[in-house]
Amino acid sequence: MARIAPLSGFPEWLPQGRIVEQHVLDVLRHTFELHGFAGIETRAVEPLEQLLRKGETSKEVYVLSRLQELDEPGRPEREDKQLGLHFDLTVPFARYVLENAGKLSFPFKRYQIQKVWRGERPQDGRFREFTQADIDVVGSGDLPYHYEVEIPLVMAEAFGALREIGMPPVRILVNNRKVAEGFYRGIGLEDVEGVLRQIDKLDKIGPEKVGALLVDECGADEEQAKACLALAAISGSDASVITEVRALAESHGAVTELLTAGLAELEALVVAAGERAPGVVVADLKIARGLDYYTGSVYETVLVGHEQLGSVCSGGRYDTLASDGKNTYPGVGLSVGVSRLVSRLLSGGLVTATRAVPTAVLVAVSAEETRRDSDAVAAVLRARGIPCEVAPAAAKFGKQIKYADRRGIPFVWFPGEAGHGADGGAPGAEPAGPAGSVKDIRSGDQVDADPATWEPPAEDLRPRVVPAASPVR
RNA sequence: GUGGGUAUAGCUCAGCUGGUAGAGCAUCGCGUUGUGGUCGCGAGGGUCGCGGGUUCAAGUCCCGUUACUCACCCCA
Repeated sequence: MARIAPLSGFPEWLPQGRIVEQHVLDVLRHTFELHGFAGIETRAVEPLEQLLRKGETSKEVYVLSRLQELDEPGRPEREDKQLGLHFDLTVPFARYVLENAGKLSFPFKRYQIQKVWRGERPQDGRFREFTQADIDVVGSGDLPYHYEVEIPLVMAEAFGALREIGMPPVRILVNNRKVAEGFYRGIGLEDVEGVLRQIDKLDKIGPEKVGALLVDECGADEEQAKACLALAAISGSDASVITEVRALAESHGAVTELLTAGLAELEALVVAAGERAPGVVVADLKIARGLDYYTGSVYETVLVGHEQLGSVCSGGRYDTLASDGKNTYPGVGLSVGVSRLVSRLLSGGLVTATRAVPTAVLVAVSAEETRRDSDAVAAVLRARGIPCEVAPAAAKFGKQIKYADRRGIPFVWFPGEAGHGADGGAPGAEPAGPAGSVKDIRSGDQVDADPATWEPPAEDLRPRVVPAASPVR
């Protein structure tokens, strides 16, 4: 079939979209580095058994094999020899920490921006190949709680820096596994995982159906189901949330040691966030997170007005992910779904780039015999850091201008045309240099200029990422 | 993996109860012979996703298949 069809779930942006993505990546990296996170990159593959430690997600792993191996039918498929593409950056990072523990200094703060792969059904904002940007802090043996406060605040800062390009505000929703687990056990429910999974569906199917599911699937009675729903209904951005939860637990006689410990942590987070990033971090007791390795704070981040898109940045505290049996390296991290975020910024018409190419100046070519004059002008401009290109053909100037216009290139340079500027210098005043004239094709203004001294306005030097004029919906 | 919808030009889509494949936008050319955008005229571009079946005749009806898409599962 000669027809080329896009592969669903493997997003590719046009040049203009890539400029937006690149800007988002630059802002994230810059913010991470401002906070002292060191960048690393891990290999794209891990042994299958490493990846499967995460549990249920195992079915989503893409396994790697060589064509040649398919021709060896008798070959037993040994799981410990098989390689899979990583489906997140947390598991490879845990492996990396164990492998390099002797060479790292703890607490170790790293950021990691890479593609990951998941074999799921793609949907709007859900991909099979996508970019994640992670920050994590791991300690050796223990990890102070204050990092669970710091991590979301770093992200809040990064998202704050993206507001100026037209990204909507975010809400970082926080919960604490100890609170949830302590409460559920306190009221007599043992299937903590199951309850969390049902609670996670609240936004989609509503409290009635979740209540029914708790009874049917998790062995809860009516009273217990009601208590779980009551807990999940609590949210807020100040310490009153803690009081509320404690009161609810007391009324059900469900105050456990675990619950008390979790509440203390959640309170510290909410209070600190209220001071350092007011309005961004919200305690929300229905945030569950499916992954089973979280042990403390859990986070989810939604774009305000785009809640249906799902979380664009999630993570939490884990205590046993990286352990070699002797030493354990607890950590806390957050992961930005860059592809999901960027796809919405682009498809929602929220953000755009001022042009599709880096080029600020198109140097026109009068005739193929004089192309070298145009090349010379371009070389002088480039030496001064002005991105430029030379016209592809010595076509009529109208056509060359059109070439620039299509790509959003703001300036066209006409070599050796000094004196022809529409509103250029005084009549008869010949410029000294090799010169020419440069036209701003947006306004039509054309002036005589010398490539050794002329420069475009700062805002035209490179493509800028800006709020789009007309958001879709 | 489960269930629904869709598939016609580069893009967005028409095409009725079967009868020789269409529009708008985009592209290219000319008017305007070296300074674009407007306007006018014109041109190119399609094995109607793929395979089979029914029929004198299938873009249209039937079956299969693939891809896309939405929901579920799960998740960034």
